[in-house]
Formats: sequence, C-alpha cells, structure tokens
Amino acid sequence: MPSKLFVSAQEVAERAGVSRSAVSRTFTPGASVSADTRRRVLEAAEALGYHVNHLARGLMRNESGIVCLIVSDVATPYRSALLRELTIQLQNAGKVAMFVNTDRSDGSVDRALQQAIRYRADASIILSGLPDKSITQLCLRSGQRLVLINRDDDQPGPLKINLDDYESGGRIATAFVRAGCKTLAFANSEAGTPSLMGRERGFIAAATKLGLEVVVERYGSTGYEAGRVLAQRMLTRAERPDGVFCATDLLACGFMDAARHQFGLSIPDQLCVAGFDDIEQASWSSFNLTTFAQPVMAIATQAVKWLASGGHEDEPDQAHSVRLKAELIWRGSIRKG
Amino acid sequence: MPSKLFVSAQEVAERAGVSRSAVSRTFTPGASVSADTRRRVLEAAEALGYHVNHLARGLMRNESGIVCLIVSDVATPYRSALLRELTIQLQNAGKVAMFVNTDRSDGSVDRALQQAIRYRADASIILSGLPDKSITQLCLRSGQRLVLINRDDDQPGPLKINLDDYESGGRIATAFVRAGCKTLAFANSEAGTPSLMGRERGFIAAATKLGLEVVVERYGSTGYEAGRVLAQRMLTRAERPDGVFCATDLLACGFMDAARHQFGLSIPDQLCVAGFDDIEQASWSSFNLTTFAQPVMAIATQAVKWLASGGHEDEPDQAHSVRLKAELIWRGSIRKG
DNA sequence: GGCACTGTTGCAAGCGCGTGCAAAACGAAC
DNA sequence: GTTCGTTTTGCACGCGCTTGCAACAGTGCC
Repeated sequence: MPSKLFVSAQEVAERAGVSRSAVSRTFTPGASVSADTRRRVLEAAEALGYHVNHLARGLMRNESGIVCLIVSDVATPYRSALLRELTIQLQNAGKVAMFVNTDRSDGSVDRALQQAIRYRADASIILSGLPDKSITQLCLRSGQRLVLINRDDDQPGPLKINLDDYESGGRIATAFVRAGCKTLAFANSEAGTPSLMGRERGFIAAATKLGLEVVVERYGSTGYEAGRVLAQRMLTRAERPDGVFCATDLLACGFMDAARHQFGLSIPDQLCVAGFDDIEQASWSSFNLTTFAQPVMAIATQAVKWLASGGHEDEPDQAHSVRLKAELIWRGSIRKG
Repeated sequence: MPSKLFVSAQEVAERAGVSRSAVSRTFTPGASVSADTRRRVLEAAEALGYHVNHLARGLMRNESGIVCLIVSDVATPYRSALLRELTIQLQNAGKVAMFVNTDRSDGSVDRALQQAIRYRADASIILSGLPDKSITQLCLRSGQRLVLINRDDDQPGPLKINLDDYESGGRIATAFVRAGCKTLAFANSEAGTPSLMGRERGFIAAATKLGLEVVVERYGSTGYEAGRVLAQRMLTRAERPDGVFCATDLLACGFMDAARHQFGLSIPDQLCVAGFDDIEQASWSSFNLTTFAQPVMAIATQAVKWLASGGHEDEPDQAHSVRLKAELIWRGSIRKG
C-alpha cells in the first residue's frame, strides 16, 4: 500500500515559486503571509489537490485534533443517539472523532485507551465501561483529557457527566401513586451500573416514603428481551404489580409487549409503565411510553465545551463533575392522576 | 494544550541502555533484535508507559492504519447496526475507525473525504451520500481505497457493495399474491436512492407480471413518521390496498402503527405488510414484521476483506462490485399462502 | 540619504519514528 | 589465533510539517 502519491507542501511551494514555509503559513491561521503569496499558494494547492498532512501537523503541534470515543452497544438506540450528537458537536468544534468499539473481548476499555494514546488523541470520551485506574493516570499524565459519561467514578481528573437518576426514581414513584397504583415494581438489568442502581434506589426510597413496597427484579442486559423475561417473572406473581418502572426504555418496550400480547393486559388501565432514556421508539404509538429523556444534546455540549476549553488544566486535581436533569416526558403509559 | 508529556522512544532507549533504533525495532514485527535487548526495551517501555506514536509511524510508513467511515443518520437502527459490525471487523483487522458524520450542512460528503485525506486514511467507507467525482479521483490518485455501500455508482475504482433489491421486490410480490392480496402498494420515501428505487421497480415489475397493479406513494424520509403519513394517504383511498411493501422497516413500523391505531385494521388479517432491513424492532411482538434482512455481517466482511487485501491495486481501473442477497425473514405480518 | 519600524520571507532545526548501511559482535570452523 | 558467515547494533537520514530567528523589503519621517 505504501504508494507515496499524496502531494506535499514542497511540491506546492515549487509550483507557487515560494518557500515551503510560506505554504505552511498559508494554512496556519494567524500566521504572517502577504495576500499575494497566499493567493499563489492557494492556487497551486488547489491545482495539485494538496491537503495539509494532519499526521505531521499533529506531530509538530503536539495536538492531533483527534478525540477518541469509546463505546459499546452502539446499535442501541440511546447510544447511537448520543454518538450522533457527540460527533456532530465535535466536528463543529474542529475535532475529528476516532471510534473504538468495545463490544467484544475483555479488558477492552483499557485497550481502547491505549489505542487513543497511540494516536495521541487530545481526549477520550468514555460511554461504556470503566477504565483501570492505572490507564486513566497514564492518560492524564500524557496530557490527554478524559470524559466519563454516566459512569460514576471517583477518580480525580476526568470530567464526569451524570444525571439525577436518584431523583428521577423519586419523581416517577409519585406519579404512580397519583395514578392510583397499589403495587409497585422496578424492572432492572443485572448490569448494575451506577446510573441504573441510582434509579432503583431513588424509586425504592420514594415509594417507601409514600408507604408502598417495591418489588425489584433484575435480569440480563438492558435490552428488549430482558424486558420480556422480567414481565413474565413479575406478572405471574401472586400480588401482581400495577405500576412498573423499567430502568431503560428498551426494557420497558419488552415489558409492555409481553404484558399486552402474552398477558392480555391493557396499558395504562390495568398496568402503568415508565421507562428511561426517551429513545425514539418510546414515542411510537405502539408504546406511547412515559419516560425520562436523556439530555443528549446537553451531555454532548458539556463534554465538548470542556474539551475545547482545554479541560481546566490549571486545576488538574480538581474533581470536575456535572449533573444534568432528566426531563419527564409524559405520554400515555401512566394513568392521569 | 501542547504539553509534551508523552514518553518517546528516546527516553525508553536511555532507560534500557540501548539505541533508539533498538526500541523502534522491538515494536516492529519482523525486525532483527536479540531476545535480550527486546526484553530490556519492553521492561523500560512498560515502566515508562511508552506507546508507539502512530502519527509518526504513519508518516514514515505512508500507511496510517486509519479507515474513515462516512455516515449520516447514525441514530437509525439499520445504520448503527452496520456501523457496529464494521467497526468490530476493522478493529480485528488491525485498523482504527475514524468517524465522520455528514448529517448537517451541504457538500458534506466531499468535506468528509477531505478530512480523510488530511489524516491520510488508508481507506474510506461511504455509507451515505455520493461523493463528487473529482474528490473520488483525488482519493484514488492518492492511494486511498474507497468502498461504497448501497450507493449504486458507476465510477471505476471504488468497491461497490449492493444488494439484490430488484429481486427482493419480486419475491415479496409473489408472497403477497399467495396470501390472497388483491390490491398491492409500495410505500417509499422521497429519498430516491438507487436501492430504494430498485425495490420499487422490482416489486412493480413482478406484480405486473402476476396481473396486479401497484399503487406507489412516496413521502418524506425513510423514517417512522413518513410511514404514518404514507398509511394515511394510502388507507383512505377508494380502493384500499391489502398488501403493502414498505421500502424500509422504519416506514413499515410507522405504517403498521397508523393502520392499527388510527384505522383499526388487523394485521395480517385485513392488511399484509412487509419491510426491508430487518432492524431489531421488526422482531418485536408489536410488529412481528416479515422483512428482508440486510446481510450486515457479510457487507462488513466484504468491505474489510477488500481493504486488507490492498484493494487489488494491480487492477485499479477494474470495476469492483459485489452483490449480496437479502434474505427474507418470514414473520407474522403476511398471511400464510 | 539615513533611520527606525512594521510586515514578509527563507533558513534550519526538530517533532517521533522507520530503515538502509556499515561497523561491531558473536560463533563456529579451521 | 585467524578466518568467514551470521546476527545484532548504532548511526544518520528522511517522512511532512511548524516555528524561532535573522535577513530582507517596504514605508514614513527627519
């Protein structure tokens, strides 16, 4: 493959009749070039199809312009929505996104971060998994910024963006009670990530305060199939729940489908359901699901803003943490109170 | 941000008491290093947290290891599924994925390709949009490989991966007839991409051959909402269709939801529906949609294989094209014949 | 014409790495 | 110990770029 056919600044310089530095300066914002030489350089560059080699530029500037996105479960609606927003905003900020999928194999977040280091990424944004502390340290030591989204970690250095999961659990418990629900349940996956557990704890705490017990069941991943299984487990109980908070929308979709098509239940008349994420499918009329919206845009904005600002390198040992609010999107899966 | 804290081969060499070349060779497969020095280098590297700078390596080798993925509508189920598979397979092939989102703004595919050129990507895979011929030429001239997925283009050079859209249209028409449908319809978007139009033409041709007319309606994008609108338009016709082929699964989901919840129709008793893509939601019991599966894995395999093989540079003017079969996934949205 | 000042330009060094080449080290065979 | 053949090693150059520095115009003013 090594076919050295990319045109270099040297060739442009020769064609334009200027020095190589002049070419470089033409493509460096704020450098000192006369209008005349700039024009000649641009003409020559256009004619030859020249594009600055960002690998070499990154080498000199010690700033590659690359931001590494570390993700698993990309095919999941919430993840892909967040990914979309992040990439758009990164591009607007003049960065370029490098994508590392950690779906397969173990220790993969660490390996992903090593990949980021090898390409001298300016920063890494971690959407899934939690890196080993040693790797995190190495990243920070190398001047690489780190953003953790919905991964509640206590290491200093990275920016941590989280939601008010606990409070959300409380708000939805109130809604169930207002709707007249008597038996509440929380449908969770076995993943046990802090955000999921936060929703669970908040829901239980609030329900207890309101004088109701909560049945908790955990199974599998956070997907549709797990939701079906959870429905089968919960809806066959002696005391059947009539208000179920599902930890994610995908779980809720599976839960609702099983409740309707296998148990013949009518939603919201016989069963109230709520979810979390506000994926696109939640608004489809088959589900019409009341849920909490992930503030996808705000998350991306916060992350990119922090990166663009250089990540507050003046105070590197500070604990940087942002808490965003998940807004309740009221649809038709809970009776009006 | 230029904090030059990444550890370099020089430092490793000093610590290990060898020359810099020895370090370089240690990390170059197949280079000549004695077992002893290799060990010392690896120890020093480990201790210092050294990682080869792939920017510099790419500069030397004229091969960055970067593959650029050019995508729009990432948040769409089919796209994100394909993206997932591509990134996994690229990583397995030792490549790293650079992600360019072309959702916003115009001329964006061309700009994306320029980005790829700037980072000296070894190849670009285009999932959406069609680049200008001049840019394509520049890419190829620079030794960059190009893969077009589901974009039926006639330029020589790039690898083109397409499906048997036309034939699929034919197969599903037969199924509708077997199910006893009398009035067929094709629900399409206004996007007008070759793959969508291929399905339409194939469906119409086959239906005509079978002695049935096809009502065609086109509206909006290929999403859920457009499907709803198409249902409203079609199901209010004097002669209501009873067999509808939707160009994508998302359209089908919207169509089915509107048909059921707004028109009170029962599927498949009163209305048969088919889709295309086999997104995850198609298998959900709310839809249980008969559809054609995009051979996502095969697509990714073909693309990566072609890239790994160096893209047949010996015969650059050859027209490289692959046609894959979309398999019919039979579920419950069409009556059995 | 001489001067100081502002604005451009070229030179050359260096970013971190790979690699050809020749020197050095090693080992075996005499 | 000498010779020859085989690794192994270090040197030095170059990949394409940025940038400090010094040389170079150009301008306005005395």
